[in-house]
Amino acid sequence: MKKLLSTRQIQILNAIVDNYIRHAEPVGSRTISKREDVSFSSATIRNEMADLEELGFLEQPHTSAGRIPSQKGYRYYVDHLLKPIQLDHSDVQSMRQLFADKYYAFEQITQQTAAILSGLTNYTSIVLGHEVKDAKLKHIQIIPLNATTAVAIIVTQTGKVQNKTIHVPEGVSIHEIEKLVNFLNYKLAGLPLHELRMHIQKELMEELQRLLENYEMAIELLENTFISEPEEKVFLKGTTNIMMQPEFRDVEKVKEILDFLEKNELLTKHFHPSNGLQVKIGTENREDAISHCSIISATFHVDGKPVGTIGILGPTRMEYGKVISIVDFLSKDLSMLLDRFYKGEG
Amino acid sequence: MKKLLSTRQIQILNAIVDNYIRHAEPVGSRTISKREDVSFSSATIRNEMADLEELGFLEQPHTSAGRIPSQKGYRYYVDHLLKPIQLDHSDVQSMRQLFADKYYAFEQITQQTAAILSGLTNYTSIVLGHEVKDAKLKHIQIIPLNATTAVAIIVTQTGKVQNKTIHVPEGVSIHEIEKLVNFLNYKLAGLPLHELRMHIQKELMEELQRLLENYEMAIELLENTFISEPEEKVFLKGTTNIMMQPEFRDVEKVKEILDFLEKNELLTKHFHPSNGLQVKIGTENREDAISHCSIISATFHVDGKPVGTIGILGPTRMEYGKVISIVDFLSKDLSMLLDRFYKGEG
DNA sequence: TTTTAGCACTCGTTAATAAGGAGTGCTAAC
DNA sequence: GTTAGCACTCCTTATTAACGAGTGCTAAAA
Repeated sequence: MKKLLSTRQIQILNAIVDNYIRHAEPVGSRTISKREDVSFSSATIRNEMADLEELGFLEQPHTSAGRIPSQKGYRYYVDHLLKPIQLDHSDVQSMRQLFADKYYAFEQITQQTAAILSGLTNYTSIVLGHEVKDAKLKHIQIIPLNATTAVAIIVTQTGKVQNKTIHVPEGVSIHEIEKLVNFLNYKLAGLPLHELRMHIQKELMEELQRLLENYEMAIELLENTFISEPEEKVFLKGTTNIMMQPEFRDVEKVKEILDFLEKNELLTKHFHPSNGLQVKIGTENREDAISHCSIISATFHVDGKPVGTIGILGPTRMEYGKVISIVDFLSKDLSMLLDRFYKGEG
Repeated sequence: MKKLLSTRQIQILNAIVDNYIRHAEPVGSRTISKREDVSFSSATIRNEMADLEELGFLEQPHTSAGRIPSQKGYRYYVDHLLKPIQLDHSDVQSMRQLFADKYYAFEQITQQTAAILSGLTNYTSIVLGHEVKDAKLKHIQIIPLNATTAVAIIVTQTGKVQNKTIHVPEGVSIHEIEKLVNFLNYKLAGLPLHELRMHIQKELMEELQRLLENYEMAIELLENTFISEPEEKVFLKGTTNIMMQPEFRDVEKVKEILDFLEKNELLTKHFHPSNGLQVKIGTENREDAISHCSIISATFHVDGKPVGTIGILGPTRMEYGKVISIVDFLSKDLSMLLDRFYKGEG
């Protein structure tokens, strides 16, 4: 059975987290007793602090130091104590600037978003576009560059473009490629990308054989085209912000974190599409490199489908209130913007 | 009139640079006198060192310390003392791996190159693709997503693909877009990208007017399409390597450098296409943030045209010999690979 | 019973001092 | 011209001491 915290304990825990977030230094009993919202003596507070430490909400760097919040303490703070923060007017304005500018590509929007995010928070911002599993094909185009090389372009219904250079087997004529592409567009439009290969193999083989003179060659070409590793694009901004945090003035620690950020695969692993806003504190991230960091993230949508996730990486001693508000606000704004960007059916 | 350095001075300068590059610590006279290739006493060396310092090739951190090379010293070392280094067999093999893998896009190749570069050198690698000024149009495609949005795709003769989402003015039909695209491809193929707008405005207006019903709208659409800021793509790898250098164990210094690296505009400014291999030492880079770093770079080509530059950023105390060999080798290899990739006419 | 004042104690931080040593510049001898 | 020898500089490291923030406990006050 979990014992509930007393009102006073909650008040003190809140004061400690609040103070530590602001000043990055262990909080002593006297400091708290001087706060306006606290009316007990420092001795009382010391007793409560000892209890809170025993319950696992606080830690003590060493005997004669004040207390700092433990991971559990932060968790409690985020879950129960945080009151929604009214965003600054100027912050809202910065975010609304996203709407003011004119964009020409999904990438531009995400980049700008990353810039705004890290600008407002002074933490590292992460924006990644999900290669949606069920993204549907809008159009295929194969453009021959020369006798043996061509560019294959795949456009999804949400306007994302993938392109790759493919090698055209000898003996396939431009004319045939054209026929092939027309046929494919006719047959495959609207199907999810990850089903395309299967469709070709299971259903279209016969028709293709009839349609094309150089059947085997064309198949090889198609294989080239659809061996795709849909990579998720990652945009980072403000990666060096972590260095301004007093607890990360150590090159070793910083290196670990930046190395983590440089590994896109790792990042994508931690940024799955999710509903609502996520707050992962310290080791909840299940990644040694960022065990002293927190990640706040939210997924944005086009037409109800998740297309990307924005997030903030900062120290566990993070301004949760502010960052949560900003990430929440911006992710919703972004969904709106993109819905407008791909007006109507996406 | 420049006084030439005596053989002995050269020998000593070489020894000092060599030693300092290896051990990152000021080099004393005794250390040098113990080298096999040196046969004078430490006293003699001290005298010569004093002279070399006066001439500006060496510096002394403080009175009772050994000497370190000045920027001028490094420059002399690179220009006159460096002997071409025979690359390790294993290094060559790593680089040749570029050829072994199968690639599907220019981006993949450049990314892989960056990875190999930083892997071999343990410095930060920078690879950027130049948006070649005179890249020639291969194909334009406009793919409507819905009533008001379309994706415009521009393919160059070297297989690079640009895409942007554009807003289709109301009243332009799909049929008209098709006509327009066909017409443009017919008229514009082979022209340099940066001339496209001009061509449309100066020469094609009349014909377009005849061809299209909804002339003004179509023009607006075209404007949207060709307002392009051809961004140069930058790939970095091993950005944190600089932190392993003993002279960069300071968060402040590291932050400056990483901030510099995060600004793509700045980077591109420093990586113009160039002939042959470039070595920029310290302040030669004209950038405060990296005034204690050196950049070694070389441009690679397709069909004789510069398409990108690879480079290494490291401390001024860099293993010039090794890095120069690697960058030189790899840039040439890369040109070969790309020539093969875009076989024949690019 | 709860709260608080008081005080001894802990322990990290900072400053001051000393010892050690790497390396120099100069002088005088080779 | 070269080199051995030596006094001198000054950075680095270790040691010690003073300081002070903060605690935990005890005993008195509420």
